[in-house]
Amino acid sequence: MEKETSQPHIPELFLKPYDPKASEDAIYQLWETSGYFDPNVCIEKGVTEPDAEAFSIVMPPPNANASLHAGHALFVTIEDIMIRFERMRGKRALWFPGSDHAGFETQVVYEKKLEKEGRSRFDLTREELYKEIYAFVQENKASMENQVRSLGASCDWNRELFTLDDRVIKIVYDTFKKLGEDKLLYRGNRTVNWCPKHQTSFSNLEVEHIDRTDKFYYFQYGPFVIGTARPETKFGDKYVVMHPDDERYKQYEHGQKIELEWINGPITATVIKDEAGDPEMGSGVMTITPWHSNIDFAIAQRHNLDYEQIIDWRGKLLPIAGEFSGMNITEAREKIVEKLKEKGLLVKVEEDYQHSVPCCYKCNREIEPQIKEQWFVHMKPLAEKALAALDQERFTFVTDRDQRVFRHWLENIEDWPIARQIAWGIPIPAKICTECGHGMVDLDNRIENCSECDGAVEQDPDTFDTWFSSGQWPLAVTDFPDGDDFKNYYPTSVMETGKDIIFFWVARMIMLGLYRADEVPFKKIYLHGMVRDKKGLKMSKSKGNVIAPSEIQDRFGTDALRMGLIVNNVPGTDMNLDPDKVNAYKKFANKVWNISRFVIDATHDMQTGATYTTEDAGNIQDALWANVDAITRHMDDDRFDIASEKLYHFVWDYFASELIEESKSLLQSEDAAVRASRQRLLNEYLITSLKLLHPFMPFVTEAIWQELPAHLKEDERDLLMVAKWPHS
RNA sequence: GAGCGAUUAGCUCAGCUGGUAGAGCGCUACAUUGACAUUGUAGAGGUCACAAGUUCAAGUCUUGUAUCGCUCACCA
Repeated sequence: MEKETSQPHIPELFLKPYDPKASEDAIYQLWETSGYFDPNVCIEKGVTEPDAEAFSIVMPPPNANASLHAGHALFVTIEDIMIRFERMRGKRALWFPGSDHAGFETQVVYEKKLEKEGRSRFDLTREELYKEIYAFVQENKASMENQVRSLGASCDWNRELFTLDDRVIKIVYDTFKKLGEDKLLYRGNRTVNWCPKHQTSFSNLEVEHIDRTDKFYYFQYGPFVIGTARPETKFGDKYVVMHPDDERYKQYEHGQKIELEWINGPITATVIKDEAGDPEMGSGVMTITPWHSNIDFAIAQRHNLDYEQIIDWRGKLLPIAGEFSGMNITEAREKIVEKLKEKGLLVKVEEDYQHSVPCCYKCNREIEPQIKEQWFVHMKPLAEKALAALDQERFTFVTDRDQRVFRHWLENIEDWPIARQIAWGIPIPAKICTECGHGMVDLDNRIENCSECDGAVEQDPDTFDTWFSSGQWPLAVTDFPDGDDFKNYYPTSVMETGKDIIFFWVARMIMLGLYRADEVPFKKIYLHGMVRDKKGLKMSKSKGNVIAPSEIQDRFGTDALRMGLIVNNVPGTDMNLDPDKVNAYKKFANKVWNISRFVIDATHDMQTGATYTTEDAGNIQDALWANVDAITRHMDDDRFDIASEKLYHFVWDYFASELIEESKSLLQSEDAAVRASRQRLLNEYLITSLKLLHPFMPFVTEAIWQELPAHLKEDERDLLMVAKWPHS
């Protein structure tokens, strides 16, 4: 108390350490109600020139069903730094927020919830399930948005969009129709990656390959020996394939029939000569199961062979398996081997066969390739446009190693199965013929009869892969094709997102953006790495090492979290989030707080219009502006990791430790000109430091700004968030 | 199987176009009513994975080796 009365020049707030919790919410409200998140308001209020350059970012919409994790905190921080920086530099800065229905992801979450309640998704109709999930998501959406606010995101909430809003659906439907008209859409009867648990197909990207050691069996198949890791698929194998040039088998003719004894009795096998048979592999002979293998399907297509389903959609054997019918495949495997052994057809078993098995990325169960007729998009033409745009540098990567991976993927692109057999998503606007299976795009629900066979039609029960609609997100957000935002902000400036979704999302946005708008959706791609725990381990619930951003914010403050996520975090590399590191920046926030307190006190009797001594004038040039320029340059290069570190040292080691220390004696000088010059210098340093720090630590800097006595911020704006970037 | 990346202080990591190493945390000692104990000062600690090469000079460029990680992939 004694202290307080002895320092009358200092606002009371500064007499205590900085308390983030006490002010963060109010500060955010101040920003949001000011309207400055919207560049049009900035123009109206005269803080931005009407003809200023545009700078825009489309936020990767967080999943509306869950709380934010550390990865969200990272992207919010990086993007907010970019937006605040450019806004302060006078650009028309606009950040589009959104939220994602996250199709399959959310449905899985909801199914788990149902399971806990003793219910199952299969008890509900698709309409019922959709309605339930919709309600569930709406409930969580608001909480997710408030977490984004709490991180300081200066995005324009008036422009927020949900991925199931009408505007999105309209664009997605138009794209679907256009793809059909342009012959880029087809219904293929092809192998898909089928998850027997989730009852849906996946694109290749959603399949995870897990290394495993299994048994590998060799069976006598007539005169041949064949090898397989999956005996349970072998019931229908009636083709035996070998390389045409394999000398060992030259006495067999292509198409030759061979009678042989197999699992459930005698069968007739047909010899197929195909280049796919690898003479080096095992005996050089294989049988094929086209329904349940991509490679076998390709061979079957080449030779026009029959194929038959062996395993049903639930992973159980069909009647073709005879006595094994109805069994689960894993259960059946050993029994089938046992039977073949009894029949004397088991040649040998290798115990340690190492291979990688395709699995569902969600449940890790083995993917069962199945043949299913569904919608595919021809990707080659779309990829070629994207590659051309890359060659012309119409978009660039901040980290060029990502560009190589990106290019490689586009050059080897495969067709995209865009249908998912789940309820939670955008329904595919199409009719399917109940007689011939023909599919017809039908946006207006007008088609009543099959265009091929005139048979009856029914609504396609499937929904779009969530990435199909996400891939058109920048178009939807900017209101393609006629919206003002599309005209003013498309292509957007930067796409900042996790490097784990470069193919899922970034590549598709580019391809679909080019396809619909004939222009890339963004000019620069900044891919951040993953956030891990302090030991570098991936955060997961099972490991118990998940760090919730809100927890860190509570302990250290949002600004400290933001700095902890940014400093030394090199673009594109994974980073470890260590609470001790965040704590260091909590101390830093307090340091800035106390620097301000010192300067306020030291300048309380400052004369306006003081001139610099030659020494102080030199300091401004050589130290202050030199540092500002260096930091600005790093930010221009997207090296926020370096900029923030330099800034930290500039403020602490130079401004506080050197400048303020030497000022203590200078402020006592008998020469009034020296004192006045010093006061002005401290003023300049404080204002400049707060501005530089603001993109990184918006809360504490704005809180200080609001408390600053008027004489320290002459000619400055009411909110730091729209203050002019120094020395530019 | 292919591609990419990493290997620098006890821990987590920076180090751009080559000139005898830096940060945060941690550790040691001392200081302190004076903006700030969320402080200050001083200090210990590294043959920059290994080997060879280019160079007057190499964490920094080249090649190879080892270990680790990530991504992609239809090998029966």
